[in-house]
Amino acid sequence: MKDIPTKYDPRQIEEKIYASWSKEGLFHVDEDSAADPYCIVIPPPNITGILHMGHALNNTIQDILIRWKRMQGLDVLWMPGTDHAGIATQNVVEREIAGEGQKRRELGREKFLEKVWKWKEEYGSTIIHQLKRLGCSCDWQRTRFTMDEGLSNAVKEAFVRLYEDGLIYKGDYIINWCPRCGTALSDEEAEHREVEGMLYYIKYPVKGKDRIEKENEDYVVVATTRPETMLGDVAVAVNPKDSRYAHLKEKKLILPIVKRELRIIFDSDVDPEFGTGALKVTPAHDPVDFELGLKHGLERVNVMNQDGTINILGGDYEGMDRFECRESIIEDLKQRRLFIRSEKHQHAVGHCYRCHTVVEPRLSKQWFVKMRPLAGEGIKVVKEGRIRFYPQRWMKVYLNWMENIRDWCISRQIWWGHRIPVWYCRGCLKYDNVRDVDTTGPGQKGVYVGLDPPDKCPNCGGVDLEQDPDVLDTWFSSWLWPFSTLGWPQRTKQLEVFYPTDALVTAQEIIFFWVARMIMAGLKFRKDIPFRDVYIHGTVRDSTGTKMSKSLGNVIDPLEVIQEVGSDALRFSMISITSQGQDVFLSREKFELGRNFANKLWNASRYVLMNLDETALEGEIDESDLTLADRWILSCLNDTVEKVTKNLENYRFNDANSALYDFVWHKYCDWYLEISKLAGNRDTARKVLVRVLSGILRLLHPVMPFITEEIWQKVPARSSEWVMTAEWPLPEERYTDAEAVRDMEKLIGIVSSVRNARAFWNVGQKARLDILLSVSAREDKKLLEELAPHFEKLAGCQVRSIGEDIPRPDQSVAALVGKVKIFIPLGGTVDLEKEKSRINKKVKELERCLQGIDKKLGNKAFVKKAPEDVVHKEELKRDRFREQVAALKENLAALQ
RNA sequence: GGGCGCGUAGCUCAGCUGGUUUAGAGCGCUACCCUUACAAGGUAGAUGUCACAGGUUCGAAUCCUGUCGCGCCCACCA
Repeated sequence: MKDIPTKYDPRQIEEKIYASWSKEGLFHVDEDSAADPYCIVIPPPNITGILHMGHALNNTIQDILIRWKRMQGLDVLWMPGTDHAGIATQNVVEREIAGEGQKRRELGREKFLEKVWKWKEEYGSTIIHQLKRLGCSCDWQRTRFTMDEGLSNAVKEAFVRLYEDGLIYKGDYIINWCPRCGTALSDEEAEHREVEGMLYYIKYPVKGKDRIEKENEDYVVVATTRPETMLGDVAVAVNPKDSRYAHLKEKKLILPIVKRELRIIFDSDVDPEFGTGALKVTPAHDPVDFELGLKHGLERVNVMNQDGTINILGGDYEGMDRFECRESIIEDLKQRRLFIRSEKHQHAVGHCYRCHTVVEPRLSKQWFVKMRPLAGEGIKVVKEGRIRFYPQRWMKVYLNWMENIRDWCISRQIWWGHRIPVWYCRGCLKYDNVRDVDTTGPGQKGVYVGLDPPDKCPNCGGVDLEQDPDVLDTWFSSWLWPFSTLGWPQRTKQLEVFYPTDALVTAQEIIFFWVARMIMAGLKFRKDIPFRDVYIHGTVRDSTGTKMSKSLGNVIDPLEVIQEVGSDALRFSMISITSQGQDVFLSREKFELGRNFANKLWNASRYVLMNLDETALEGEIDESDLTLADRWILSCLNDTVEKVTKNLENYRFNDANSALYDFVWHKYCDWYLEISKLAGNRDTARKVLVRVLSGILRLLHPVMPFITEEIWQKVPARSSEWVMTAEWPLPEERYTDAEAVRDMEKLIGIVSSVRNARAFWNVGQKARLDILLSVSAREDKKLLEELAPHFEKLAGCQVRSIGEDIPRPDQSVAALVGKVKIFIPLGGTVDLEKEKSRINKKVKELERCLQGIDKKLGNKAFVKKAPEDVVHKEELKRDRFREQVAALKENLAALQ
């Protein structure tokens, strides 16, 4: 007899259990003795984050894989860590010091960074604690942070190697600029959103015309969504085939307000259909225009400051914010009668992914990585199947991006991050602002690229050296994560043992940011793939389908849910409602599923363990003493073990869950436990109860780690101290028993139909019924005689007689289960005619199917051409159908 | 402009390498039950032209084509 609290209270259990695992050192794996390694690296949450449902889903999946593999006996490493999130963290700390009346620039770089580190020490591991509440079995001793010394060395190493290979350069290009954060962003960091904007039509006068009356003669109309950029216009482009503008060759235009002379260029990239077919060209503020500028040798006039205000080149507009300037310019154009009209215009506008400010395409000198040379291998390994995506469709998305990859802007004009390991020599280079130095590649005099600061200039020996002020994109450290966390660039044992890792679990949003780049980095720096399987799970959305986000206030806080229903219930619920890769629409009620299931498991276990006599459990199960129900449940357990394992192998977590749910609830609890109550004190039954419970606990452990451990600790004679390290169940061949499954179906069928009749005919629960069972086969008779006592208890009925072909009594209800006819004298009657016609219909249908298959198999061409296993499958199908037809016909005969 | 996903019971979704599952689950609903593990429970029950239209097939929720509706991602139409 074990003492188990009546109420299931996850709060009492979860922290206690986690602490005891921790104390035992169960999360740790030693690389020196890891014979059979399995490794997952965590997608590092950023230090400003708190646990949200996306994390909860992501980490539950990883923990399932890790716990499952651990139980299978592999030496598992789940590598945890966090990401410094350059821009986000800097913003957070800036906001914080603003509360104290301080400003970043006033504080200065060094002091500010001290503040950031302090902030990191204080709050940076919040999310790690939250992951522990979720139950994550990471090897916390190894926790890494992207700004750690080791990982910083990896970043420098990677930069230097790429530079030396000519894959890194610095130059002037149009990049996405966030005026609020004051930094460049990569293309991936600019989120495009459909915005209702305006398209403005403006007259650009032709040079030498005094009047502006006739369109295309006196003036040309251009259409633009960003009129403020006209301050930087240097040309107007039209399509050479556009006859409207053919006469303008040799002519010039005058830029309104600014009065600059504009060339007219002819370029086939201009779409004559859009707007007026005349495109104003601003090479410093638009990527397309930039390209045109390169092609036609145009000047670049940058009219904007870093904060999005107009600079001195903007003349009277200097100092205005870009949107303010837009209004102002429109006003001025109206006054000069150069403004024609504006119309509503839907278009995609980039927004900063950290602060959601509208991104400004802006000419700027930045560092870039040449991606094309890196992408080739990355494409190859996926096409060859060395890296597999689950679900497969993401492979296409990945390949499409990789095949159209563009260079990666990696410099950021912020302070929190890895400083670019480049030093410039003032002696060799003439510059006022270090930002102005172009970097062409290895061997350039006065530019030193290395792991450590140089003492003096290797070229001239001068000591007036200045480090590049910029830091690197956070993702420049993240893309090294699978090997930098294992010690790279040093040759470590852990790297040797655990790289390549086995699986990567992440969300779809991060494929380009992270997954693709990790693959390229792995291949470049390690000459090997970083992981074999990539599992992409869905995005967590609210019940209306909107992505959950803090700013929208539609989040469900996982910690609150854990507080209410427990981590196990949260995990079970999340996994149940997530089918492979499909987005998850979440609402609070969804967690009831897991809560109810945990409660059911708790109570069933309580029942089983309460009634145990420990001494009775000694020794193996006496197989000769097994009843039908015993054989049935053991066979079902085997089946469940197979299903769960297979589904986990295929990353079909929800299918694994539902197999477990069905087995535990609808087989073990609904039938086996109930029957076990009737059987009296049988030691064999007790052994089976515990054996199956043990299987259930182990199968459920990956998804519900806490409750299974808590119960496991109360199971006498358990196979290992912790369920966490217990052996993953294997099907036991000798217990697979198709006959037991068939016979049990009869029992269930008969009991159900009696209950059904009772409910249908409104016979009270208490009233005892008599039933007669008419069988046509002798073995059924024997079986039913054995089971007769069960009917009494399970269905509240007395079996009056069992015999071959008993005639149906008058005034009786009849039902059919398999070949067994059930008569219940109730005073009412129900016909079997309906049943007969149903079976007849079914038989006909099956016979038609059989004809089809026979035809197919009789077709020599098909048999010859089709692969062997397809033919075999058809044959199996045919046999199955034949059996079914035979069985149905027997049923029919039994009804006559 | 390309690509992808989704339209199945009142709700949320599984199922989709074609045939047994008489189309399932959870929630909700109806009736009856505190039967000594569980009312976060038990037993029984109702509800579906599997978006629409064609096609392939002996057979389609499942494969193909098209249409409609919803959603997402990518893209330099200013």
